[in-house]
Amino acid sequence: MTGTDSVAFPAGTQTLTRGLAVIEAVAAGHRTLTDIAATIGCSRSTTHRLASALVQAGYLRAPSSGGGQTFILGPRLVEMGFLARDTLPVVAVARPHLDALGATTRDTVHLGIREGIEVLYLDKIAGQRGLEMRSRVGKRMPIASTGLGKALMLDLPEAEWRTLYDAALSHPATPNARLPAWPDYRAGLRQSGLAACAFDFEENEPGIRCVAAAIRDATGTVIAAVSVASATVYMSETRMHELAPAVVATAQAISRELGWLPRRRAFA
Amino acid sequence: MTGTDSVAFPAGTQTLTRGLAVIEAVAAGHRTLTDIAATIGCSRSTTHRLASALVQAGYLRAPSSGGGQTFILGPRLVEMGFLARDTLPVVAVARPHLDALGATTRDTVHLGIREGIEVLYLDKIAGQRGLEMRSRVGKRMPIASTGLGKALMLDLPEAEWRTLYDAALSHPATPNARLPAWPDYRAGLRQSGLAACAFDFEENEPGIRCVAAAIRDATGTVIAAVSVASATVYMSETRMHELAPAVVATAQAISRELGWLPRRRAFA
DNA sequence: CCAACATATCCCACTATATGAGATGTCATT
DNA sequence: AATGACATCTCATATAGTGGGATATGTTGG
Repeated sequence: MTGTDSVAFPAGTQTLTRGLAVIEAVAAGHRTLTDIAATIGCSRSTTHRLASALVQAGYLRAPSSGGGQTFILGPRLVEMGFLARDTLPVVAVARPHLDALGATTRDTVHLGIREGIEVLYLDKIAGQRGLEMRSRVGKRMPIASTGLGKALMLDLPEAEWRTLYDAALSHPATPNARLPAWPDYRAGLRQSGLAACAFDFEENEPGIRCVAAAIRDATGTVIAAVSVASATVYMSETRMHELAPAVVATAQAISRELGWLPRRRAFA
Repeated sequence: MTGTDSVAFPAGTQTLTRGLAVIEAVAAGHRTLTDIAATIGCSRSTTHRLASALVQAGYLRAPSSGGGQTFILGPRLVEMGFLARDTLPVVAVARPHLDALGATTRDTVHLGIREGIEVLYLDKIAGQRGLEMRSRVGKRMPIASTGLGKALMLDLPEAEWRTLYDAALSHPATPNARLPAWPDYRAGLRQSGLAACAFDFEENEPGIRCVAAAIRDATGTVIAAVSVASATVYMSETRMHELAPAVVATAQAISRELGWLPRRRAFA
């Protein structure tokens, strides 16, 4: 349910699919061959062959040639991952705007996109207040419990809100999520929709508040979101409201560069 | 030529290998199906099937559902790549030391490992001098023309030096590399070996100088390198020599945390 | 507005490819 | 030295992947 589903693969890709499963097994912390084999449900021979191919290609790495063989994610994944990040259209366009927002606010700035029921962090400008957030680029969090995610939800039908709200409550990454009761949560989201700006009052991480706004592409679809986050000390409710226009402006500037035209909506 | 070789793959992985080839084709900038098919040498049908599977798995992304289909690297690669980076043993251990070195020197600090004839950047602490280097995490450069690379070469037999030197001269990433003539280059490297510290005088990038030292693991093998880099203005030859001890000390501190014992050498 | 094209997507019979059971090799532990 | 746990290799079998071609979809030019 976490996203590891794998049922509906186009036929004729078993080997590729299994190979990717090996990568994900290793990513999930399964180091040894036997362990990986058990995870992906293949014989040791098969798993060994796949893993070897992946090592050969640099997607996995098998340190300590002698002794107990263990696998870790390989260097080519680093290459591809960073390249992928910098190639995603939003990221390149957004970067300078995020930098600017970070410089103005001195707080941590995030960029994220929706991935199913989660938000994936794509960029992070570290704040200058000497406190580090747990967020990392490449990490996923439940949509409904982060400011970034809420900004991504605003355009969705309310039925989906409920799904995502429930998903956040039972999400492994946030076992002790403190979301408001559903009616209150929905009310908050509706109000955010009017302001085009979502707030997060320590719902995802205690002590951390944030202000977020959605980014749209040429078709008007919400494709990403920006947020400014900081410790509660630096984030009084008044400051959050003061910050809102700047965050929205940043989001709109990025949207405009992506071809979005303000005041126009897509009717597809 | 660039490293796209693919001859010696363990049999029984054609599909996986081809799938990875699709990823690399996209990474190389081939967006359209036909283009990718031509690059990896498969029929359109086959390529389409592989690409679809990769999209499904999140390794590729196919924006603009209508119109000319194009592929870009997908979000799961971002996840895996950043995870891979943070999982590689050296990186986690080195990070605090790199931060410290960056804070002391105010210059750009790099961490890299060897990948064949190239060095792969794994971490970068941006300098505080307001100038940005072209280096990026996940990027590769020829070993012989970077300070980082030279530090990785010190332990290798001199025969290999020549290979790497030649490789750097004909490397696509550095078309106008200004390496010293071979005897001078070798002499420089020999001297670096004695000092356990490599210098780079604008050989890789004009206007950029750097000081680098090697990191060893428990077996005494060189597995990575650190470097401090800056514009020539901030990097007089005297400053480079003054910096050397700090860089070497950082490298040794990291090595020690990896189990390396100073003064001992491996005889394997 | 329709014709002509380019490009993606789907289908299916054929066989090359991937499969897993085991046999062998390698290293730690007693 | 003997055991066991695990990685690695081998090989006959059939299943999974292949590419030719037919269809669908969107794009260009007249």
